Amino acid sequence: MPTQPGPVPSRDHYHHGDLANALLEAVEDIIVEKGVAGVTLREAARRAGVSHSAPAHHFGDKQGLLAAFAQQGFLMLGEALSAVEPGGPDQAMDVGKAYIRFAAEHPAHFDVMFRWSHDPDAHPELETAARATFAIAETLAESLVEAGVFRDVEPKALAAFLWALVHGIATLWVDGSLAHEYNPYEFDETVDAILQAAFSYRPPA
Amino acid sequence: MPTQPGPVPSRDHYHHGDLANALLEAVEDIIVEKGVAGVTLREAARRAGVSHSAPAHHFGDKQGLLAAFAQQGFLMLGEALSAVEPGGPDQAMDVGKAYIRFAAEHPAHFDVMFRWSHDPDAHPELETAARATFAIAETLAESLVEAGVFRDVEPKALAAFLWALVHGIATLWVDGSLAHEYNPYEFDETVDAILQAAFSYRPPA
DNA sequence: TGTACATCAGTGAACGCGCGTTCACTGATGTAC
DNA sequence: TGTACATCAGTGAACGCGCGTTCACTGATGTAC
Repeated sequence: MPTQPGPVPSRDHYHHGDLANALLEAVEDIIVEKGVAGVTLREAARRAGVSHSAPAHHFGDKQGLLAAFAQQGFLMLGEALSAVEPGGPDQAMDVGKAYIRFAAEHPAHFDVMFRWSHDPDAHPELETAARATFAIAETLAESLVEAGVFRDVEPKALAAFLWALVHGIATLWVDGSLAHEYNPYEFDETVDAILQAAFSYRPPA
Repeated sequence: MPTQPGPVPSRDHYHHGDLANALLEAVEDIIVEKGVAGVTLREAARRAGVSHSAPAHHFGDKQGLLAAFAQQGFLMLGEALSAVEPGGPDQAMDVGKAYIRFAAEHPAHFDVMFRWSHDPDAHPELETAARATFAIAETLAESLVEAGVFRDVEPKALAAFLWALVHGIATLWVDGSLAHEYNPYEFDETVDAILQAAFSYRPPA
C-alpha cells in the first residue's frame, strides 16, 4: 500500500533514485531565496531529504556541485538559443530575446554561469561552454554584416556588441535594476522597447 | 625617534586614526582576491591591523560594512560620470566610456554595487544612488533624441538601451568573458571597437 | 596651565553556530554463475 | 530460480575551523572649568 504515487520514491527507499538532479534543483531554490552565497552542501542535502554527506558521492565537493549547476545552465542556454527558427528575418533579434528570456526564467543558473568565478583549471568544460555562447553571437554578426544591416564593422566587434547588449539587459532585469522604471510583469514589452530603441539609431548623412 | 614617517600612525597609537577607510580598502582587496563571498568582518579587521571586533564600532555589522562600500562606489561612479565634459559632441559616448572605465578600474565596487543584493529596507540610500545612475542615462537619452541621433523612440527606452549596453560591456569585461576574444591589456581599443560596432547600424531605407 | 571627567575607539575573551570534509558503516542493487 | 559476491548509494558521528556577535574592559582623546 504505497502512501504516495509519483516518480519520487524517496522515503520508501534507501536509495534516492535521482539524487543528483534533486540536489541541482535544491541549489536553484537556494540561490533564488538567498543568493549564491547561501548555497552549502548541507543545505542542498537537507532540501533533497538526504544526509549531509550524500552529495559528495555525486559531486565530490562544493565546487563540483556549483560547476555541475553552471554546466547544466550552459546546456539549457544552448538549447534555448538553438530552438530559435534559423534564417528568419529577425533571427538575430529572436536569439537575443531568447538569451534574455533564459536569464529571466533561470536567474539562478545565469548567476552561477556568469557571476560565480570558478577555477578554470578545475573545470575547463565551463570555459568551453562560455566560449560557445560567443561563437553563436559571432555567426549572427557575420550574417548581419552580409545582409548589410551593419556596415564597416568587424564581425568580432559586432558580436561583442550584440552579446553585451543582451547580456546587459538580462543582467539589469535579473537583479531588478530595471524594475525601477519598468513593470516587472511586463517582460516582453520591456525587452521589445529596449531592443527597438537600439535600432532607432539614425547615422548622420 | 619615529620609525615611520607618513600620515598613518597605526602601530604607535591605540587609536587607528582612519580605521573606517582602512576597512573599506581591506574590503576592496579581499574582493579582488577572493570575491565578495570572501569578505568577512574578521578578515577586514585582520588586514587593517585591528582586533576583530573593532569594525563594529564603525559599521555596525557585516551588512553595514558592505553597504558603506557600495555607497562609496556609487559616489565614485557619480564623480566619474560628472567629470565628463558636458555638451561636447560625443558626450553620450564619453559618459558611456567613463562608466565602463569605472567598472574596469573598480571591479570590487562594481560587484557590490550591482551584484550584491542588499536589504532595501535596511539601506534605502543605495536604492537612491542606483536610481541616480539611470537618471543620468535618461538625460543623455533626451538630448540624443533632440539632436536626432535616435528617432521615434521613447527617452526612457533609449536610456535603458544605453545603460544596458555599457553595463553589459562593463560586466563582461570585469568578469573576464571578453578576454577570450580581446586582449585584456587593450581596454580602450576594445571598448572603442565595441561601441563603434553599436553605431555601424544602417536602418533599411 | 592644570585637573577632572566624559566620550570615543579599540581590545580580547567568550559564546554558539553552520560549515566542509573525512570515515567506517550499512542497506540496496546488480551481476555472475 | 537461487545464491554469492561486488558495487553502488546513502548514513551518521566526528573533526576542526572561521565566522558574527556580544560584552565588560581599557587606553586615548577631547572638553569644561
